[in-house]
Amino acid sequence: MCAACGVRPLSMCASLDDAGQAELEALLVPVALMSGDILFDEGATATQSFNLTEGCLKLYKLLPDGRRFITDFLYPGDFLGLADQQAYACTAEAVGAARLCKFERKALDNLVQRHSCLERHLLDRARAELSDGREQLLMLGQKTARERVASFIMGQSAKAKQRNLSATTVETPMRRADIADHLGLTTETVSRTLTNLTNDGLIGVEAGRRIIIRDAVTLAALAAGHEAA
Amino acid sequence: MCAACGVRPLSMCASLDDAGQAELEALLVPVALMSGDILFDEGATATQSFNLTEGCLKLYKLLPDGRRFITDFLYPGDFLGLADQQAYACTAEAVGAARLCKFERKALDNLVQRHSCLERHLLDRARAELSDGREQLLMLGQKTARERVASFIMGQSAKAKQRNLSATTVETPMRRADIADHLGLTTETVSRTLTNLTNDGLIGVEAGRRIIIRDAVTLAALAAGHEAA
DNA sequence: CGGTAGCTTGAAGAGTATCAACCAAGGTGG
DNA sequence: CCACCTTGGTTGATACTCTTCAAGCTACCG
Repeated sequence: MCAACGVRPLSMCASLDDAGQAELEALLVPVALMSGDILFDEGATATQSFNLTEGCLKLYKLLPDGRRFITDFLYPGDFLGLADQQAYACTAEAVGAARLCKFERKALDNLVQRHSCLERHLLDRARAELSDGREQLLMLGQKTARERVASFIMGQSAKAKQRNLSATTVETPMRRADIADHLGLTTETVSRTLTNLTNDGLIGVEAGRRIIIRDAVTLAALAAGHEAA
Repeated sequence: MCAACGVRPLSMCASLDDAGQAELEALLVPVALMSGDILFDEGATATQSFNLTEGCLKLYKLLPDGRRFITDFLYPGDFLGLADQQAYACTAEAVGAARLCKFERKALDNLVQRHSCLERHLLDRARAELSDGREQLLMLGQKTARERVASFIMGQSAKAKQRNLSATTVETPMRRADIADHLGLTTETVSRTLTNLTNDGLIGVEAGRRIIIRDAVTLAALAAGHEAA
């Protein structure tokens, strides 16, 4: 069953040999989520790790008065649990229907220690996530609403490309409110900015959730902070 | 010489046994920086890693038009190189005079692979940095200027405490402009906010760079996002 | 068909940025 | 030793981006 898994080449599983693969498969418990289901809450004891195989999750943190920030959207092949030591750093919620592989952390940690290739893979992932995080900080700290939305679209496009999907027609399963809470904006500002980008011919929006990149060069320049539109 | 190092208990070195320690010491090259010296530039090939032993560094990213975001301030005991894979993710610049231990990455990676305790230590650090990064994203995405400054002060206080310094009298070696670029604000806003917090009796400011925490409870509540002042 | 959820659009308002002085401290050179 | 200049910090007035509040629109579902 793992052998037939579509996300295997994208995930940590690919770094294991056949024997390790079999061990990993023995530890795995499949999980299915419906839209809006919470996988775990921020602050809960982090006893499990996960591999997303299908669908989309959002990770978020809340402030006491309800303000929310979505730190990341996860797609098939992504691993959950790197940032979490004792407690989960974020709440994980399904954006649509989703499927995951669940691992008990103790068992997985044990496996990781016996397979240095896995440990290296996880460290590499951690490095990549740290690097991405820095980029996100730059965005939130210095970029304008227009640049943030452009960055978001280019980022989603890059993630889609990784999964062998179209890089120019980007399906965004999340709502405007989710995008807003991920960019540090409001739904209204996201909506307005998307219409502005559309009017400027940089993108097209279909059925609300599908974004077509029409001028990738200009959009990328905008995302990179070259203020010219 | 490592045996007498003041930051040893704070750094990765502490996780090694005596033999490993000796190996590490053989790889180490000491580096001294003056205020404003650049240790490495964002985008440069990441051939070396560092351990900060004295002073303070700032890590930052730039946008093409000069906008800057300081992702982090580093203090003695901190390790540089976790987020960097092929290239350095940020530029590293000395805030004041500083001293570091320099390691060639190839040699260090080799050592790490032979000492699983080191590998675990680095993975743990990466986890902690990821977790901190999420917190920072929440701050930049959702918090007000007042909350951001409060968060900054509490964060600096916590770091000082880790180094066995006073948690209530916080020495901030960086300039207002640096704080501003770290919080996604301007120097003027930082300055105004500090005077407001002072007038409200939450803090005191001495000689520009020394911040005294007068009401830790209220300040913490503010930092945590309980809007009440 | 009415109801609801999500998205868009409009007008007013708040928070922070920008522009511009001003001040204090420290270093330099005459 | 003092005038001068530079650097960093504070304070004030104004401007602008984004938020807030509010209404309207569309599509989907019972």
